[in-house]
Amino acid sequence: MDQERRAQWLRGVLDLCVLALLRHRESYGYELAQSLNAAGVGPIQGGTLYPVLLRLQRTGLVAAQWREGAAGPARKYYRITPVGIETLHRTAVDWDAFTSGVGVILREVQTR
Amino acid sequence: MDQERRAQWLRGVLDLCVLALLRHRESYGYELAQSLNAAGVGPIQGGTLYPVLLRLQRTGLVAAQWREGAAGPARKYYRITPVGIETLHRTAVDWDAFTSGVGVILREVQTR
DNA sequence: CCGCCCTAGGTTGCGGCGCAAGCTAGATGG
DNA sequence: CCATCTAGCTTGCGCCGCAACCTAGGGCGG
Repeated sequence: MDQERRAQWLRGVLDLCVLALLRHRESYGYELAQSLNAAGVGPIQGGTLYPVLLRLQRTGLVAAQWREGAAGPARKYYRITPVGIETLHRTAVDWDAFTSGVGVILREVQTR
Repeated sequence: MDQERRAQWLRGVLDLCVLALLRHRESYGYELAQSLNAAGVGPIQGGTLYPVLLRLQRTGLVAAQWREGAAGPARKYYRITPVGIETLHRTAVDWDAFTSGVGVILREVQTR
C-alpha cells in the first residue's frame, strides 16, 4: 500500500484507535504501538504515537500514571477517562457515517 | 460532526472521490463540489477543490479542457485518464482494507 | 446605471499531524 | 564493553484542507 497515502488516512483516526484500544484495559505507549501493528493498522513510529498520547492526555481523554517496571525502564500507563469514552463513541459514529458516505461514491469501483 | 476532524478525514480521500465521480462522465469544478456535497461528503470549499484538481491534472490522472458555457463564465471540464482509472481501482482497494482494519479496532464501540 | 448575487475559476497563508531522525536511559547478553 | 531491546520524548519537514480573498461573466432589482 502507498505509504504516503496511508499516513494521510491515519490522520485523525489514530487517536481514535488508541482510545479504542484503551477502552477495556490500560496500556502504555510501546505496547500500544505493537497492538496497532498487530491489528493491521501498520507500524506506528514513536515520533507519531507519543505526541498522540500527549495530546490525548492534555485534552483529558486519557489519564497517565508512571509505574516502575519489574524489568526495563519505567512505563507510563494510560487509562481512558469518561470524557474519552464519550468522545470515542461519538466520533466512532461520525467515522462510520463518513466512511459509508465515501463508500457510496467509491462503491462500483471495485469488486467487493 | 466535528469540522476539524472531518477535514483530517477528507485528506487523502478527496482526490479519490473526485476520480470516482469522473469515472463515467466528465464534469467541472463547480459541479463536482455540488456532487460531493449531495453525496454527503460535505461542503467542499473552492480553495480545497481547485488545488486537488490541479494536482490530479499535473499527475496525469485527469485531463482538462476549457469549454465556453452558453451562459456564465467558461468551464474547465475534467475527464479521467486510463492512468487515473487504474489508480482509482488500486487505491480504492487499499482504502477498503484500511477502513476495515480500523473497523476491527472500533467495532465494539458502537451499536451498528 | 449601479449594486448585488450566482456561477466559475484561482491564489495565499495558516494549522494540524504523521513521519524520519535523533536523543536519554535502564536491562540484557555476547 | 558494546550492541540490542525496551520505553519515552523532541525537533523539523511536508502534505493538504480551509478561510479569506481575488478576477470575471451574466442576470435582476432599484
